Amino acid sequence: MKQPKRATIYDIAKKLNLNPSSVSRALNHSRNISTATRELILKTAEELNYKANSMASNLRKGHNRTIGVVVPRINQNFFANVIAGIEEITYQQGYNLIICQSNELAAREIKCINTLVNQDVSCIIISVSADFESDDHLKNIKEQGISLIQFDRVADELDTFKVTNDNESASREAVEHLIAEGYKRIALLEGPQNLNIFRQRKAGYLKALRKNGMPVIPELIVENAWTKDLGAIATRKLLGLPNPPDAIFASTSDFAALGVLEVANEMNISVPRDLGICGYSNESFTEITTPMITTIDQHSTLMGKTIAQLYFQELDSVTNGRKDKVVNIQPELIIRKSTLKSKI
Amino acid sequence: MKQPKRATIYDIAKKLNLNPSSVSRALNHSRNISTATRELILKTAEELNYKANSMASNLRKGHNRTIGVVVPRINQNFFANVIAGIEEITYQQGYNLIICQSNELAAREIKCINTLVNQDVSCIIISVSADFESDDHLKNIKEQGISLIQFDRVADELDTFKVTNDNESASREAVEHLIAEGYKRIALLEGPQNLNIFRQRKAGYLKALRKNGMPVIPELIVENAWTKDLGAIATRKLLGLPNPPDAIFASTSDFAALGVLEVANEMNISVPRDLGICGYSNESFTEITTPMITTIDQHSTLMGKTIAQLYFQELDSVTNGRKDKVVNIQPELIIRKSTLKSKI
DNA sequence: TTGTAAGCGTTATCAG
DNA sequence: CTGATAACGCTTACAA
Repeated sequence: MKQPKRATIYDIAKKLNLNPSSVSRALNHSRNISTATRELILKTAEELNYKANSMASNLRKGHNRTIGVVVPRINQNFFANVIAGIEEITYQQGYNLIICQSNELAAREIKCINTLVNQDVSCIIISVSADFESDDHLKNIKEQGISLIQFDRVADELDTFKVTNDNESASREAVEHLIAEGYKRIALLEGPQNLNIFRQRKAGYLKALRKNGMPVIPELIVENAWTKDLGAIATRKLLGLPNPPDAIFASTSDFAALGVLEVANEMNISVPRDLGICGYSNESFTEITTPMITTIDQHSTLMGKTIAQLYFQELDSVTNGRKDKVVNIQPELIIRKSTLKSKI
Repeated sequence: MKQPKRATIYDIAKKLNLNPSSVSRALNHSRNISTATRELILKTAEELNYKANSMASNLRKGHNRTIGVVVPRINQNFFANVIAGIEEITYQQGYNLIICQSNELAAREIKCINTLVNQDVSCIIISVSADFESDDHLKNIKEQGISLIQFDRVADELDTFKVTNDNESASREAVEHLIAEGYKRIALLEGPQNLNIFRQRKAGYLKALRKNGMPVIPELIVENAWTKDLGAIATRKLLGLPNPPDAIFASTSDFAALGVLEVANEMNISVPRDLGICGYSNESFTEITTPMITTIDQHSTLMGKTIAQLYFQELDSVTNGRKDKVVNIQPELIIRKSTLKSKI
């Protein structure tokens, strides 16, 4: 494990009988240096296999072109796409990304944030974990002078930049579509109500029913059904009711919707004829199920880009003056066969 | 954007009329400090909302409990799972992960590595990008005294730690399964042959044919068919041959296999009766297609754990003495309906 | 254009 | 147990 020490600007300086400061200037493309010595320095830097030490340089400069991203999981399409969008912009600007997973645990989330704060990142971008309770750790980020941008699942009360989806109107649209297709008893699979996105989706569902003069039937609302397995369990329960639903809106995720579909298939219930199914997120698999699942696309990559742009816009805000702190992106209902009862 | 400066150990020291070094000692749970002053320091650190500056600390200590991971894309199940596995172990050890995406581009990959080298990470874990050509940038990592672990797609010639799949034997097993099911003309969708994994999978295919006395038919081998779309195109071509295949082994990915299946459905070709389909990777969607797709599971999370363990084992190697530099994980053939011709 | 020297926030070493 | 001081590698006034 013994390693030859890495070359520093000091080594380069010594070799050329120059001063470290000149080396630094050359390496940083400063203009206060003759082309001759610059070339010389660049050449020997290459020779010595010199690599800058960004810890030292960041420490000295007092800032860090690095952005931290904290998400529940990276292996969900939605988050992976948001990250891809963020990266597209930050990469152009020469910023680096540190990606952390909270695994849906607040404790992990706090640890991630601490690490990022300790690293003194310029900005933290976060979508909070499922067991989100308190926003103290988020407040602390701002107190440390680090920019904070929340997206998707956000702590409402906190005054930060936010990029969200209009969950309520998307949900409403989805349910109204089900109503238009002739479904009468529409069930809702709802997510943990401590997360604002799930509250909003439920609100959209309720609004759609009310607006269309349909009753809200409590037994058709199942809480905490947001994985495939929980979706399946909920479906079995719902379809076992004396008066079962004729449609299920899995407002939590397409995974839950998949659980619904599998149970329906298992029970030989025809989709969309006897049961309409609508999911949420436009996971890629919704296109390959039989039938394909109606869902809601959240424009995740656009969301990522918007987030990153918001950060750079904030940097410019001195000249800019005005800026929006909250951007609400309109999701899109993707209608597929699983809800097209009227077309059969 | 003006921020109140963050508290440093110096601020704490000043407030308590102590020396910064004592503060450091208290914060680092050193034993050379009285419990009384330790408590005092910890308390005021809390009060001042002190956060350690890991750049300074790492710079001073000359090391960095951080590991960099470079993968082509994080939104592929395989890579996401490997990362999850890595994280499980590194998290326990108090290490941080920096995740970077190369987007399958060598140029991006080099940039990622440079960043990580500049950050002076303790270890870089990498699966190389699709247009991998030269391993110079990888060599450089070792020259900088940073541990290097390659996984899955590895540069063979380089003497580093490697965690790989036994692609050849898995491929062979898959093709022999097809043969056992009675398929006679088995096509191969192959991936970019500059990547060793795809060479190995092809070798397994050839070996299975030879071993079973079956001819290798060049027109049944399609190069570079490793996305869904390319898989579909290849399939249309193959099924249009005067003498079409009766099975297709999409050795590149399940995505390609999905392309195959969609074309087969489109052309009303019965799977598995008239066409057997086998994919690679055990993406979750292979379980929800009709029919479900036979595929190969790479034990990706285990792979991640193994990688991380290898690193910590290397750290111990002084006492350890012996260590394996290459771990080959045996993938598992998951037989599903898309190849079960004999059972119809 | 180049050299000098101080300092970013820590920690390690040496005294006391 | 605590204090003083140097050093990690780099940048940046300021001076020459």
